[in-house]
Amino acid sequence: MTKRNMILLDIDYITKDDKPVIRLFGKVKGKSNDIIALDDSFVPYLYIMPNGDIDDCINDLKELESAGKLKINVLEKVVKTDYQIPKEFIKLYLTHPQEVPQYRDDLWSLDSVKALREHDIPFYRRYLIDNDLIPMGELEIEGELIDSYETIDSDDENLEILKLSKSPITVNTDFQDLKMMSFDLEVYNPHGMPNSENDEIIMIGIDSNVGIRKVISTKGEEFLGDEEMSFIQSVRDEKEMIEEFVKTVKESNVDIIIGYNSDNFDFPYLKDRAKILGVDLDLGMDGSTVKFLRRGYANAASFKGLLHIDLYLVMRRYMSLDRYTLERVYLELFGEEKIDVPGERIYQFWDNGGEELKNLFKYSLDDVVATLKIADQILPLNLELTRFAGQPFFDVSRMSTGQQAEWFLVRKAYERNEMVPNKPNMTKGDVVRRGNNSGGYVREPEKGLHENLVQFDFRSLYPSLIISKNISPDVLVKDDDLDYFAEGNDIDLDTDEYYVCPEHYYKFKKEPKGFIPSVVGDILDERFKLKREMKACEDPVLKRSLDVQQQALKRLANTMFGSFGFLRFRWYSFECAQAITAWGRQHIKKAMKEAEKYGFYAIYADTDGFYAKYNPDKKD
DNA sequence: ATGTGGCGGGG
DNA sequence: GTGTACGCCACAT
Repeated sequence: MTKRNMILLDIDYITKDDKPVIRLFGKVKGKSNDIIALDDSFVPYLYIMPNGDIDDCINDLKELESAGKLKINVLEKVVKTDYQIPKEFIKLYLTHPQEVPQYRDDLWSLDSVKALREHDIPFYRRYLIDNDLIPMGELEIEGELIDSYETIDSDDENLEILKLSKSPITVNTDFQDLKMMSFDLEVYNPHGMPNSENDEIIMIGIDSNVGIRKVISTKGEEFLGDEEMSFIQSVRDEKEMIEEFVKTVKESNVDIIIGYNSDNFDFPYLKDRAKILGVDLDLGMDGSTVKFLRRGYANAASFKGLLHIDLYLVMRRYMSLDRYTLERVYLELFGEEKIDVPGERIYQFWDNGGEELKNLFKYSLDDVVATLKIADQILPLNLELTRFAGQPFFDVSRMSTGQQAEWFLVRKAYERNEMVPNKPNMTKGDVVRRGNNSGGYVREPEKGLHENLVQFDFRSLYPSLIISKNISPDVLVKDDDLDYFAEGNDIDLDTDEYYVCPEHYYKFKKEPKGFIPSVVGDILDERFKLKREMKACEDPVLKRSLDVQQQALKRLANTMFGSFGFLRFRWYSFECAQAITAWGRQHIKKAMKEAEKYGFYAIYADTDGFYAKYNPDKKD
């Protein structure tokens, strides 16, 4: 029996003897050699909500099995709360994850089945949730070391394969220092955007936090001896260039490889060229090549056990800009211009040689240096979000904030024995008919130069409202006998039993505490705790880390509001979204009115704050 | 107004 | 893969 502590980088499953085997990819802590842990003990399942008598439903399932339309592995009755109401469900274990989509339609069509639940949670995510594993955190694993498994061979002395004999345990979620490498291709482009069939790669830039910084290219001998250009590594041809890139990544043993728009440009291009030239792009921990995972209409370039982060996607979520070019993002973050070579002229710089070629080399290096610098700045926050969402870093870096919040809630639901709601299946037409929610209150700024201004802000207005008014779909009362509530924003509509929102008069029960408010409450409590710790902290490194954590929590809390209006959010509730903004408008208007009593007149207001001018003469 | 189709980043 | 982005803008109807 062997024990290891591993940093969990990635997870997937394969099929062996028609059964799923979970594979955990990571680094052995301390030694940082590769490790792949295998777990064949985890069984796929879904929940069935019976329509009427639960035993009738079980009988129907058994009949379905007799008819050869279902293969039941194990079947049990369980009680879980659904929107906080305890209900009895059938937990149906199957043999293979892919049987879930296969059987889904037949199960839905049974009269005794009211609904299927948690039937669309990918198997590896289910494994992380049910075992409480946190990607990028440290796990304690125990089992037997083996020499090879399926296509994986551990003749590489850098790789261990461990067959688990019990479930892994999370022992530490503090993030380790990660080894990162950025890369970027420059391509010959005489006809505009390059075509991988004809246009060769002319440079591959690399930067890292493990001491490697270079540009591999077939040109550049002319700068030999030029101290300033010593980062150039000259190779014979394009094939050798790609081979050298692969070798560099492998030998560096980095955890993360970073590109800019590398999902859609660099890796697809590199794959095509490698294929044409007969080079193996075998960067995966198990020796596998790049795979393009379909994510909607876009692709994500993925290697087993080597985390590929495309910073372009991350930056689009992180900041709000008019454009997201590497230049623009870099300028925004660091206030410095990057070396710029106009994209359409790259082939001319290459052909012309001399100073222009020199500039092209510098540009190539500058791109990877900038990419790594941005990663260094941004990834800590994303690692925190990974910890909260509890899903692979690769996935989280490509998720919208709404999805991140959703996986966070799925985890919380599991902890509280609460059934996860299904995704709503609304169409765009439904949304059009539903109309848009009105946003925050805005008073257009008064023209002119103002002096003696005071600023007023609500602290986390929307999250606070979610908590104080218990805004949550599970405590929303859907009935229409609300006409007796008076109109007017300054009248408190709440009753003993309900919080009643202005304008729409939606009622939210005061008891019990809603699922979303209780989770948001935990987030805010944790955030204020971190802020207090941060204030008291004297170690600058720890202080920065605490700051990043509290920022991640702030983002998460603020995302909850927006998610209510997001069509594919499992806790989607247009009423909740409307209630929040309605209460928000009421609160800021009330605050402005109150301020006027003391002679402060708002000259500009937006959503959760306003600027006011002091004018004692107008005071009543 | 309402519908739809394409784009972003990359060279 | 227990799967199928997303939000915005131009342009047409």
